[in-house]
Amino acid sequence: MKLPRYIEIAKELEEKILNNTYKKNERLPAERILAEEYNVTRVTIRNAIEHLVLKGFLEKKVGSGNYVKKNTLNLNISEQLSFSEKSHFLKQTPRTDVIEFKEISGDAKLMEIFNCDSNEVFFFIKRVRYLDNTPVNLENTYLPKSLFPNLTKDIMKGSKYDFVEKTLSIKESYNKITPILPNEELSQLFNLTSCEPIFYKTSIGISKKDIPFEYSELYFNPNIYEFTFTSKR
Amino acid sequence: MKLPRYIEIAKELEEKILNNTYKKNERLPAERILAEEYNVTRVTIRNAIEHLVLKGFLEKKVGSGNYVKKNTLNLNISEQLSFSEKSHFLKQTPRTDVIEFKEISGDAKLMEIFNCDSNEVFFFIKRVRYLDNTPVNLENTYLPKSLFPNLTKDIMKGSKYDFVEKTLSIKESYNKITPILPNEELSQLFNLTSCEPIFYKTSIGISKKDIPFEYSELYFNPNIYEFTFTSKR
DNA sequence: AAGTGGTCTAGACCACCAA
DNA sequence: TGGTGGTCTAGACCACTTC
Repeated sequence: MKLPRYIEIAKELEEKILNNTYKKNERLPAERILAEEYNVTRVTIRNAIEHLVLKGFLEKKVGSGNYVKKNTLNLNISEQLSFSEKSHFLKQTPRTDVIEFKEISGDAKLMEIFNCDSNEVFFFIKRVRYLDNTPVNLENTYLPKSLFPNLTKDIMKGSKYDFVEKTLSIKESYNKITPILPNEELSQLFNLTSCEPIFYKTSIGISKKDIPFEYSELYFNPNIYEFTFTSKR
Repeated sequence: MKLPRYIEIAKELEEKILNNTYKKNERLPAERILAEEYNVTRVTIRNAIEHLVLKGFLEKKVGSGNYVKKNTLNLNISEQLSFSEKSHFLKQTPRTDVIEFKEISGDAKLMEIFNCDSNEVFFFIKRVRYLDNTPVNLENTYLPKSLFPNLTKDIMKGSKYDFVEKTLSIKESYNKITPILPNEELSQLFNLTSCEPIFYKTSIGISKKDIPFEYSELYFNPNIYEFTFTSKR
């Protein structure tokens, strides 16, 4: 599995941001300098930097330089960051609790998503993620047992995608965000006082063989997550 | 105001998509072909195409080609498209109603956003946008009178940004999306039956001189807008 | 096997920002 | 004014799909 050079460089730069070699709000070395350092052209460096801008690590300033984004307390729903990556960036301690782990048969919705009949069995896993003991989100995951026969509760205490990628290659996922009113369980978990709506994201994971391998529902704690973005021009 | 060549090319390609020279789901000419047609290198064509992918007009398929995205009925909140652009793409007739147009004095929130005292006067404009007579969103705009002394109700029936850009250059805008429960006015306007939450976006516009020139609030009709995205890898 | 987009080299000139 | 990112040229090889 040979990764493009610009992805490798992006990972090395990310590591240097995480371990504070490049500090918050500081300017990165100029693109021409980095190109020399890594023995590539500026195009390759610019690809790596663009990658990190999309991940929310860097910010560009024309005529000035590329800067390490200052730490935002809130998590941003639109960023494509894994939970553990973000918590490392925020210097907070992550924890995942598996609330429920059971086998279920598919309802109409699952049968449609996974294009299967009613004999298919699914793992249903309900998890809550914490940062420094504050619940940040609640996730329901549905995984077909036929694809992941060896799944256990212990595995789901760790990274779901690390496990999934031992079995198959992920191609992409289809996501949809909807505003919903939290039920009693969510209100209590997130300590919501009034009747305030929250963000809810559904996600269908597709493997490189074009087979759906996952359906998940994610509920965001509105006190932690916000959804902001800056648009230019 | 000389635009980069890739932006010019993106506009020409967009025009060809809108007037059906390149049809829905059809493949665009290969990047090498386009490069020859426009007398530029492939890098420039790729920049133009990337631009149109971000605007939601095109879709890439490795080893196959770049395709015109099929028409989606719903508007997508995450796309950076202007209202008139999107309605043209959807082949629906847009209309803007100015519901309210008045002068107000700033409250604490406006005074903080615009960094001004209580003497500053603002235009408050409430508008509803329609596609084929279906209300798609409701917008409240706050503009400082000192910046736009000549603003009239008639002007606001047209494009807000066309007007603003006659006075100043826009640098960027800060946006935040929140889920809220609609009030009675919104429920009736969007014909919402139950107690369903909707998306609400606030936006602060900043000029190239780093002066805030606009604050706006946008309420989305949940029957029209959806918020979906595909993430790779 | 031919054609496609993905990545990359080795340069160049420009507009913008800071000192 | 010197340095920065933004844009662009004119090529090349690769991995992938199948026009």
